[in-house]
Formats: sequence, C-alpha cells, structure tokens
Amino acid sequence: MTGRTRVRFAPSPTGPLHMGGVRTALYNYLYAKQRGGDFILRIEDTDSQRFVPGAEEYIIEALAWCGISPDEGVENGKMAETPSEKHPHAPYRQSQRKPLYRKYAEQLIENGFAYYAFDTSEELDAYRKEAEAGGDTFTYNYQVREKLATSLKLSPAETAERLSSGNHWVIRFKMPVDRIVKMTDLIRGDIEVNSSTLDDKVLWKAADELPTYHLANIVDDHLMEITDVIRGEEWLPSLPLHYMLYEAFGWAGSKPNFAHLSLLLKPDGKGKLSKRDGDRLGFPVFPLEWKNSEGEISSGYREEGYFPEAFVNLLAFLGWNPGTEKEIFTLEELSEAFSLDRVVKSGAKFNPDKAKWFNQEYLRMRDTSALANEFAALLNTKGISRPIAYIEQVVELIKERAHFVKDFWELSDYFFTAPDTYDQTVKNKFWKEETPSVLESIAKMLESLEPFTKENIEHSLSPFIKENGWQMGAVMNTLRLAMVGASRGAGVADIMALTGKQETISRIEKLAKS
RNA sequence: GGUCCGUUCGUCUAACGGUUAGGACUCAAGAUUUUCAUUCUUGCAAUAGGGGUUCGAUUCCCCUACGGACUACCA
Repeated sequence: MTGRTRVRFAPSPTGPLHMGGVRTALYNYLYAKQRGGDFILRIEDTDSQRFVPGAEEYIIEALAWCGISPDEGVENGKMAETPSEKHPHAPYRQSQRKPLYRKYAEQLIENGFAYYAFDTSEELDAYRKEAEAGGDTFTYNYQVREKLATSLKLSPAETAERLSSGNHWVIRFKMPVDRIVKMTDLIRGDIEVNSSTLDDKVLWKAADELPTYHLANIVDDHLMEITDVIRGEEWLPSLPLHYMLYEAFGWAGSKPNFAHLSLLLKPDGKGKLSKRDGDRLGFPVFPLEWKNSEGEISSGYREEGYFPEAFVNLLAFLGWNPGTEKEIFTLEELSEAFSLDRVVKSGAKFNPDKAKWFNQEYLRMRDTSALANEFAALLNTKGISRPIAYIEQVVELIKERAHFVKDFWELSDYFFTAPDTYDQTVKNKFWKEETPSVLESIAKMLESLEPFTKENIEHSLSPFIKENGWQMGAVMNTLRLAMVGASRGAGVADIMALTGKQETISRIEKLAKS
C-alpha cells in the first residue's frame, strides 16, 4: 500500500487530557510529520453518559499549547463540522456522525458477522452475579449466545417483533470460535490470540442509537483513510476484535498498522499515573489547569511555569530515546529523529526531578529579554515595577540558579526591596564590636566612588579592606548581609552596582545602626 | 480467575550474541565561586530468579516470580 501517512489522535471528552494522552498525541504527530503525513484530531464522544462539558475545548487548547497542531479536524480552534477541502471528513466528532454507523452494523448482521441481542442490563447483571457465585466469570460468547435472547436463537418473526417494540436491544459481534488471530504490532512484534477467549462485544446500542467505541473507531479509521494507529496499551486486548472487524467488513487489505504505547506509571510504588499522584507528590498530571464541576482545581504544567517546549521534550523522552546522547530537542528536531523502533516496550515511571531539569535547560536557553518580560509580569502582580533594562540585568545575574521563572522572585527580591530582617546565624558569626564603624567607613569610601560600577567597586573594596587590616571574609559577608539580609545571592559588587550607590549606602548604614 | 503485554543502576534509558554493561536525572565528595547557585572533576549505583541454546549471553528459547492492562449497552 502506498500513499500518504495519516494518523489520528482520538480522545474521549470525558475530562481533561492526561499527560499520557498528550504523549500519545505527540507520538502520533511526530510520526506523521516525519513521514510528511497528516495528523488528525477526532473526538470519540459515543458515550453520552460520560460527556464532560469543556473537555473537548480543553483537548484542543492543550494540543495547541504544546504546538501539536492537527492538519485535519480542527478549524479556527474548534472541531470542523462541515466538509471542506482541508477537512474532507468533517464532522470529526462522532456524535455528529451518528447516522453513519448503523448501516455498517447492519451490514455485519446481513453477512453473518453480528447479531441482535435483547438482554436487558438487569438480566446481564444477574448472569454475572450467578456466574460469580459459582466461581466463574460470565462471558458473552459462543457458549451463551444461542441460549440467550438473541436473533441467533429467536425466530425471524420474533426478532422483528422485538426490534420494533422497543429499544432494549444491541448489536453484538459474533466472535468466531477457535480461530488463531495473528497480529502485528509495530512496537511489540507478533501477537497471537485464540478467538475463543474473546467475547461478543456490543457494537451498536439502540437505546441511544450510537455505536460503541469499537465500531465507530474502525469505521472512522477506514473512512478517514488512517494508515497507522498509535494508541495506548489499554487497547491491546481489543486488537484481535479490531482485526476481526476489519476482516468482517472486507477491509482487511487496507487495515492500518498498529502500535501500542506502554503506560506512564506513578513515580513511586506501582501502577499507572493518576491525578491523585500529582496532588500527593506535588507535580501536575495535566498539561493545563483544570477545574471540574465541583470547582476542584487540578494543576497544569502551563500554570506551574513549564515552557511548552520543555513539556513536549520531557514527554517525548518518556518511552522514547534518539539512541544518541542528545536530550534537548525542539518539536522540529523530534519529528526528524522520531521512530517507533526506538519506542520502549515497558512502562515508564514519571520522574518529576527530571521534568524540572528539562525546564531549567529551556530556561537557560531562553532570551534574557523574554525572561525579563515574563518576570516583569510576575513583579507587576506584586505591585513592583522597574524599567525593563533593570529587570534584564537582574535576570542575567540569577537565571542560572532558577528552574522556573516563578523562582526568580525569591532569588532576586533584594534587587527590589531592602532586607527588613537579617539572618541571625550569619550575623552572629561575623559581627564584632567594631563592625558598625567598619561599615560606616566602607559607606563613606563608596560615597566617593565614581562611576559606581561593578568593576570599580571590586577594585576599590578589596584593597580598602586589606589596607585597614580587616578580615576579608567577615567584612564581605557582612556587606552581603547588609545588601541581602542573608547568605545567598549574586556577587556583592554586582548587587551594589545594580542597586545603586544611594541604596547601597543606605542599606549598609541601616545594618550598621541595627 | 482468564487473556494479553512487560521486567538493565532509586528513576528515564543505551548496548539489536563478544563492552571494564554507557549516558542522563537524583544523591555524595572535591575544585572554583571569600555567600548561595552555576561550572568542572570524581564517586555511589543495574542486567528479577532458575534452566537451556551457544565457543560466548543483558541480548535467543522455556519455566518461575513480580508488575501492568483488559475482562461494561466506557473509552
């Protein structure tokens, strides 16, 4: 089969997109871009019960924030609803494609690959309970389908009557007996399953006239000419069903390739990463902040101060590596380097420390002026405003120490406000009886320093201390105490020069008098 | 329980039959910085266990253990 690579990301709008979901979208996108193909967004909202308002918008916005832009499906920030040259398969929301699916389900019945089933959910529950009591599991399959209320057992007349008398019926796939289904996964290789271990999945439900995932998914992938399906590992158990479905429709020849991605696991302990782990361990599990209907807020990478480029980069490395030692990749570089061959089979435990490291790397690469603008906005929320040139100089001095822009404040507060308290342990360590007079003489010396630059301060301060026979370490640390209030921060001369002569002298005198 | 998938330093991973099992994050030590951080150097640390196959197994096969997913008229 030749032709253009077409992949899709097909989430359900049942809540905010989890970072694992973003990774799946990213891998699809990278795969498509590398092969010059198309990345399609489709919304699988065939479960009216679990629909969550705002989830679809969230998905679109989250992908946009990451720079993962669908070639098809999204138009002006919304799902495309009418077919056009760019969106030939619109609508891309399955609830809007509703009329399309039933005929496919019925085609399967006509060809003997499916049947009508009339069991109510209460009856099914009862069967399950009964089986459980006997230590068994109830499976709707070849062993029961001809004993229960199905079109396989009932006469055509009876079936017709039941079909017309209500909507308590579904269409089920008639899973073949004892067939070895041979499958290939691009990441995992060959897999075989005996069809007898599988059940007769519901394909279509009359109650809401909607298909289930399995039917809608296969029909849409076929109609949308999807060539490669890259999805989460949770779908691997239904791969044989999907194979059989393609076969039953007569589409086996144009069936897409499949690749199943392993899960993202929680940083500690076992199991897959969940919203709770984020709350518990203090890192986001969602790309963007999300507020649920109860008003409960889940933090997002964007709001936590991650750069989208860093988020994408760290996500790409959770389950994939380029095979080289390069770790920092732009989205462009990722699409060049990406390959399913290098996707790891086993699940990846998420490591929040490494995530922070990625952001730090991006912060360092970022323009000082961009960082200064972001910091200025943050300062604004604190009611502080300074010329941007000043903020740029501050950023220059502290950016190496930060992981996030939001770290800037606690790393540089002393550039904006004089210390109002002094670290007592530092003070006790260096304070002597003559310290106030020493500080006064230094203030006086600095007073006459012109221009008040870092170099000038450095060149005069240290000889001055030596000439007077003072202890270098003690004096420098005391000056730092005057400027910062603690034993931290940029170089003393840097701080003095940037803060300015008057402010420097006033801080020194303030400490001298304390 | 059944079906399927998986298992290399604490974590992410490299090594696709032959390496002193490599790198990154974390942590520790030293140097630099008269602070803190940065930077640099060094260190700690792994092939789940048992059988095969092979001259040789992290790598191939089997068993066991452990982990995970699925087992809905949810996706």
